[in-house]
Amino acid sequence: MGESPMSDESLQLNPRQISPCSIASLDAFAARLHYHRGQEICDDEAASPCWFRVVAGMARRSMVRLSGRRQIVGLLLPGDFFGFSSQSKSFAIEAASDDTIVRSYPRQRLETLAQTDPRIAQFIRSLSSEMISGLEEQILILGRTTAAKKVGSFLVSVTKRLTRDQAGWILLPMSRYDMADYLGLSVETVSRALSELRKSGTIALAGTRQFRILDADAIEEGAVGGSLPRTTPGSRDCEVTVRV
Amino acid sequence: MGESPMSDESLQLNPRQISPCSIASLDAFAARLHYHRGQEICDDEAASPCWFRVVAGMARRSMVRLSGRRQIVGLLLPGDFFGFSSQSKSFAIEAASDDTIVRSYPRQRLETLAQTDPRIAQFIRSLSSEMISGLEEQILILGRTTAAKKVGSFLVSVTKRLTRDQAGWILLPMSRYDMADYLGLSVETVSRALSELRKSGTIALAGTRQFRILDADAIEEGAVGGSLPRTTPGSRDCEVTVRV
DNA sequence: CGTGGAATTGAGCGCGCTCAACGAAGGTGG
DNA sequence: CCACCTTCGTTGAGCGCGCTCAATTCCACG
Repeated sequence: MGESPMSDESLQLNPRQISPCSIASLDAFAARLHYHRGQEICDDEAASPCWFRVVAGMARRSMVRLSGRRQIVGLLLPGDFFGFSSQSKSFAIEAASDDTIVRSYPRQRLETLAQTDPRIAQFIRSLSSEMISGLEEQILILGRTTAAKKVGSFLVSVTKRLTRDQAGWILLPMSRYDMADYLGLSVETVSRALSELRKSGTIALAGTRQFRILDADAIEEGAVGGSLPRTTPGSRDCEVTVRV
Repeated sequence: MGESPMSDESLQLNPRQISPCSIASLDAFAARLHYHRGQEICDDEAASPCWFRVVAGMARRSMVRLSGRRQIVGLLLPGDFFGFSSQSKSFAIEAASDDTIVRSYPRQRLETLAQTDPRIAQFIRSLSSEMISGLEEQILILGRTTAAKKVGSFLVSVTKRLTRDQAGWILLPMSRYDMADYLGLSVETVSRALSELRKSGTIALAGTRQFRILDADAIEEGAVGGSLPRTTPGSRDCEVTVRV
């Protein structure tokens, strides 16, 4: 569970169009924190006086219901920020893997800095935009019909955000329980869906934490541009697997 | 399906802390558009040269998969903006009810305006923040276990965003099909869940489009602050309905 | 080597989807 | 005016998927 190559200390964000030189000054007053699996990073994200950035490992934004069921509303991978959506609900942030490294930036200082440096303000806007995209993608994943499609879409989403090793494998920095709580499934169903995807040749598994996508088209089932009026109830979910 | 009292032409946003006087100047160059049910407002939200604001009625942000299934990733009620999350996926926006009125603001003009007027920039930030909150709430709704809880949470969410009439009823500006595609359920299941909630005294229905919440606690099943480690598979979903 | 958590697999069952029928409401044209 | 049609909404019957409970294996760690 070491640091992946892309998640080093410098503020190199994945494919973001921000000039790193203007942001690198932020790390001057950023504490560097180290957490182990399950440790709480911040009790109430909305009330935190800091913004955070995941450097290595993984964190999860979660909420526990009275029923005891835990809902994970976000997985934070290296490069992701959190704590800057002020008026959101009260979510707890925990480290999901050992050796999770997080940098914290004092909120007050960044907000004043954003008022003078327009590049900082632009950077904050891009963070919000990226968070919106991530949440929309999560909604699309949660809206899939079957468990295999949910798990498959999730793996595709993770593939786009993590780097492969030299053999092409991607390391999942989370447990099956995390996946289950993120997807709204049970652990057993997640495990069964992974086995099903492996047997059908859609993905490949190496151990329990490494995978690779073999047939992305079989998962995506893309989208057609137009908008059907959806007046015929029988037309839904006919499950064709046509390539576009 | 007329305009609700709160959704008049002036830019009064629900409980937002923005001074309306600084934003009212935006309506000077905003076209006012009128749509009927099912009509397409904007084919590709990300590529649109305009931002939009719903004045009356309702719009839906949707995507149609190859299977024919339609996924609604957002319901846009009076006061909601859309079109400003630039790098999001390509979603189609349609009017979901007759007499939907939308104002459109040229994107280029607002962005240049935001560079000179910090209040406009602050307003845009609050829009992003609000959108993030809405998406997180939708994720929480989609993550509920049973259909009745999904429908109930959805009604609670709608109640917070719409106004009651003098008798305390809330008018649903959408069909059962829209609710089903929003919640990832079938129309029949939505209908059954509504009947179940009505029979149990949780909600009251007047006709097919009016409702009111009678027992919000029975739906919410709130959240406890702490974070269980969730290492015991048996502790999930024990379905207690304790009041806090 | 023993231990405990993680992961997988199987058996049984309940919830939600599918298919179907029916009723209500609105529109159109005779 | 009523006959006819379409769309929406509700309810029932049957079934498949995912949850629950349980057993087993795997693996990291002391």
